[in-house]
Amino acid sequence: MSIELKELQALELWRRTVVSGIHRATPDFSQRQVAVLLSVYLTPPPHTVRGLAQSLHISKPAVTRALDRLAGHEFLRRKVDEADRRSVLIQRTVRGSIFLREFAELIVESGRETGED
Amino acid sequence: MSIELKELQALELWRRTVVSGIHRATPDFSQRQVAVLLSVYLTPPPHTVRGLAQSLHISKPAVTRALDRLAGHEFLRRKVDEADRRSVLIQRTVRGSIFLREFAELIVESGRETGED
DNA sequence: CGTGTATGATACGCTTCCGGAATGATACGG
DNA sequence: CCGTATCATTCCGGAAGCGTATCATACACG
Repeated sequence: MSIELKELQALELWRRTVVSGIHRATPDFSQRQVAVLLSVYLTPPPHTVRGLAQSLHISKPAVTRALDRLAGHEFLRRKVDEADRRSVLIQRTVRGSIFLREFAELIVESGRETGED
Repeated sequence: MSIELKELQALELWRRTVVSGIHRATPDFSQRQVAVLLSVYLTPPPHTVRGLAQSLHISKPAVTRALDRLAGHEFLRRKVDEADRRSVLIQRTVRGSIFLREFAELIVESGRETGED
């Protein structure tokens, strides 16, 4: 059945992605850290702690910690919102873009190997 | 550029998968636990602790702990190898199959929404 | 037997992460 | 101004994960 095959391919792609992420990803990010990173880069700005916490259904401190870790690797950057100095805008960086680009290539390559019809 | 689009789609697919995994996955599994689960279900048996540790490049205790957690949810099962009672064979379960099946459908659906040309 | 080797589980100390509460800074309405 | 609301961050006790070292058990083989 074609549907069945598609689902198996999806899981296999996921497996390769996760496994690659484990022993290749120099920084060992947690599931939530990855979620924050991807959300910042793939969903339209502006991104705030509050907004990320809501959209990901996690607590604000969890977002703050994830940002600490990601910013430590310069995968993104904090910037105070001048319009409302209580808010912090999360911005993309070159290093983060490169990291995601490389990972994307890895996923695409894995998908190619599994045969994506 | 077609390549560019493909990579963006890959990342978007990954983002949706991770985010779904965070606030949908009743059990909040770590990256390595997911890797163990997927490896057991997608790579040919038999699966042992040392085998998984080697293929995933993680320590044996890490595999044991992951198995504890996954088995706690009945997503897989331990079985002593009768041929060599030192070894433990990791087996699939109905619950695990259902869980992965649902997740696979979620991934496929996400891929469909992002437009997989 | 006995002795060495291999397997998975456990003990231990350490690090990381968690959520809720408390904190500090800023905005805004009265 | 001043009180309240809303940001993000920090604090704190606890839970979970890690790797190294160690253990009990099981095999291999002289």
